[in-house]
Parts: sequence; structure tokens; C-alpha cells
Amino acid sequence: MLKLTRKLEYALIALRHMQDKGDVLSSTKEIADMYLIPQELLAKTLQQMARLNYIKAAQGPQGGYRVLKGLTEISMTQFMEDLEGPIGIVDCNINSDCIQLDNCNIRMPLKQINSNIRAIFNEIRVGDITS
Amino acid sequence: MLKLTRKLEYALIALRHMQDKGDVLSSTKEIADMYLIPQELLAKTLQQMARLNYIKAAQGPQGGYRVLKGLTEISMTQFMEDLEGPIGIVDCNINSDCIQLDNCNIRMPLKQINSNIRAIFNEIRVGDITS
DNA sequence: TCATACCCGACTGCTATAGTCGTATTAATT
DNA sequence: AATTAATACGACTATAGCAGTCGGGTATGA
Repeated sequence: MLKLTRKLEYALIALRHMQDKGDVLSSTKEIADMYLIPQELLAKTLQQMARLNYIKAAQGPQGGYRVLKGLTEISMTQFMEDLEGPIGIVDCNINSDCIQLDNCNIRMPLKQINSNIRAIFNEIRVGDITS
Repeated sequence: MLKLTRKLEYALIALRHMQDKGDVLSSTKEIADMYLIPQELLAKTLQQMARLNYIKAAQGPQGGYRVLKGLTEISMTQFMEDLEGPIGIVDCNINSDCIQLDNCNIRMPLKQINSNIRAIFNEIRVGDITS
């Protein structure tokens, strides 16, 4: 309950690693080995971040990735939702096909809590974690 | 990601319903029917809350449950952990058998975020939701 | 004594997440 | 040009936590 996904953890670990290395490229294998992350899974995550322009890929031998975006300007909300889709502690914060909707007696307070949690992640920048 | 469990939702819905009824007993069936909750699942949840002394059961026909504890004094953290176990956005906030532990480069910031989230739930009382 | 309600553990089913595999493409090195 | 080391990507399988069901038991009011 209330857990981040592994994908997000791996993404943050990788971002921090890459950021530390500045413009020097980091390969998937290098990061996977160093932090004991399943290589193929990390690979997919890095590819996704490349598509999202968080990082830039260089193909071929001696290739790898480097950080692209200014991570100090991106909120964790943005980052998490880019990688995993909408955040919501209950489904009715995301879509509205809950059978309880009409007679639910706790919707409003939960909605409030949800926005409190979003507020936390809005205030945190990805760069706060990777620096 | 970052979702509450249905059990918690059902528990809160039921608590609110019971609280509205004061000392009048509410049966599992009554609540399940009203909010379209699977009866057996709700039953287990109510039984668990009875064991935890959140509510008091009365057996036999015309039996049911009523709220016992002062819900305005119980934090959501307490409540959630009573029903679902320890809260933590990453495993290493709960137990320490993560293989990344030694060389994890993002532990501290995540720990901080985790305590921010706990802080939110510490400040909210169950009664804030059920009233 | 019957019907209704709580009690409880064991079981099944489902779904999101986690992880794997195969194949293609790119480009540096020799 | 061939080799090799890297990214790209879709399809697939596996796992685990959560959701929901079932069967049998106990209590008690009518």
C-alpha cells in the first residue's frame, strides 16, 4: 500500500548516477551491475526516459545515456506521472467508473488527502533526489 | 501506485455509516447493500475492526456493530497500520533486506519523502473522514 | 428451535507489477 | 567489411499482493 514502483526507484537511481557523471555516458550494463538492478528492466526504463527526453541516448559501442533535462525544474509529480500514469490514492481521483460513486460517503475527505499528497510531490523536484 | 487498499476504503465507509447512526446497530448486510460492497469482504473487515476495538459487535438477530473508539483521537497512520501493516513508499522504510541497500544512492531523499507522507496521515484523524 | 447475525480460516481469482526473451538497429573499432 | 557493444522495442511469462468467495462454526433474540 502506498508504494512507489520499482521502475521509479530504478529510474531515480539511474538519473542520479548519470547526473553525477555529467556529460560522460553511462551504459545500461554499468548501472545495472553497480546497483544490482535487472538489466533488461532497467533498459526498458532508460528507453522510456529517452523517449520522454529526460535523457539522451547514444547508440553503438561506447554508447550510453546522459541526462538531458534540467532535473531541478521538474516536479516529482510530473516525473512520476510521465513514467507511471496518473496518481491517485483512490480510483475515483483518476477515473470515474466506481460503482460506489453515487452513494460514497467519504469521497470529499479522500479527495482532500489526495491533493495533500500531490502537493508534497509537486514541491519536490527530481533534482532534489538526484543531487 | 500510491493507492489505498479497498479494505481501507470499505472500513472508512462503514465507520462513517456507523458513526452517523450513533448507538443504533448496523449490520454487515445493511452496509454492504447500501454502498455496493461485497458482503463477505466487508464482513472480514468489520470483524478485524472489532478485534482492534474500533467497533463493538453484537451477535444474534438484530445484532450488528457500533463505533467504539473516539475516532477523533485516532490518526490515520495508526488506523491504516492497524489494518494493513507498516506504511512505506519503498521497502527499505519497512524492512532492510533490499539488495540495493549498500550502494543505493537515493535512500535518504526517499526516506524524507516517506516521513512527509506519514506526517500528512499523522495530522489527519479518522474522525476527520467519518464526520 | 429457527432464523439471523457475527466469527474465522482456507481457498480461489485477478490484476498490476516485475522481470525475461528474441530480434532489430546503430555505430565504433579493428 | 566484419565484429562487437551498445540502444530500441514489442511480446511474453512470472510473481505477489490484493480482492473476493466459501464452508463451517458460534451466539442470541424471537
